[in-house]
Amino acid sequence: MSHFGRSGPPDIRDTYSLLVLNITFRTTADDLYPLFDKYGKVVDVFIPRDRRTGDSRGFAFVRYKYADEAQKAIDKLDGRMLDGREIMVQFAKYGPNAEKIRKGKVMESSSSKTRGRSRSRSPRPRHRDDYRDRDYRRRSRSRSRERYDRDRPHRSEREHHRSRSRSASPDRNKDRRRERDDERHSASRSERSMSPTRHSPDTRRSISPRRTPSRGRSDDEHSPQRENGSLDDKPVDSRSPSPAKSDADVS
DNA sequence: GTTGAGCGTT
Repeated sequence: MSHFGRSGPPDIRDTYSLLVLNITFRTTADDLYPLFDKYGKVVDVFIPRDRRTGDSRGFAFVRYKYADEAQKAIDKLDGRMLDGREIMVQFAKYGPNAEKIRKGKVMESSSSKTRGRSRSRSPRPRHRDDYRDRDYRRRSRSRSRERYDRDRPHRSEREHHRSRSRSASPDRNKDRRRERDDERHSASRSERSMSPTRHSPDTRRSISPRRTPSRGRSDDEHSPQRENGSLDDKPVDSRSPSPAKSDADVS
């Protein structure tokens, strides 16, 4: 029913964006819309998804028409349990209203309602960050790194080298082998794909020469006959006189 | 079928 984000940003003239984090990967905009709509007028709900897989990244953006409603939603929905996962609702940075939020209007409310959440932010390694950046790089920086982009094996080579640079771990080895296997498999497929085409003529050629010898066999068949004849002739020759002799002897 | 830090689509 709700096709938010599918047609692009609807009307972001006076909308306040909220960032919903820690949501399940299966949560969709339709699931968040009713929940957030209960606390205010939601004009748009958007969940960034992966370009390739299409799965949600685990966070969503909810746009409210009014900041007070958005704040209320944050106060009510932040820390709420959704699908067995506690979601975190906070104001989004991106957006035309982000400036206003930073100004202090929302911040004021937020300040007064300090809940002392220790989960605000903590230094943690980025894993998917590289993933996301890489994905975006491939699209926008295509022309900048045309050369590198075109070189697909470059990445594998780099990782390969990196793996080697690091310590040799069994797990790493497994990953490395997996990638190599994939490459090899794809190569195998390529070769196989092309092999029938190229080997096709070979097969025909193989058959051709086979046929030729086939005919040769025919000739051979004839030759054995002649050979037989000669063989027969030979014994016959020896035998020929034999009977004659025997006859002669006998007689 | 999987995972769990973080900020978005025309």
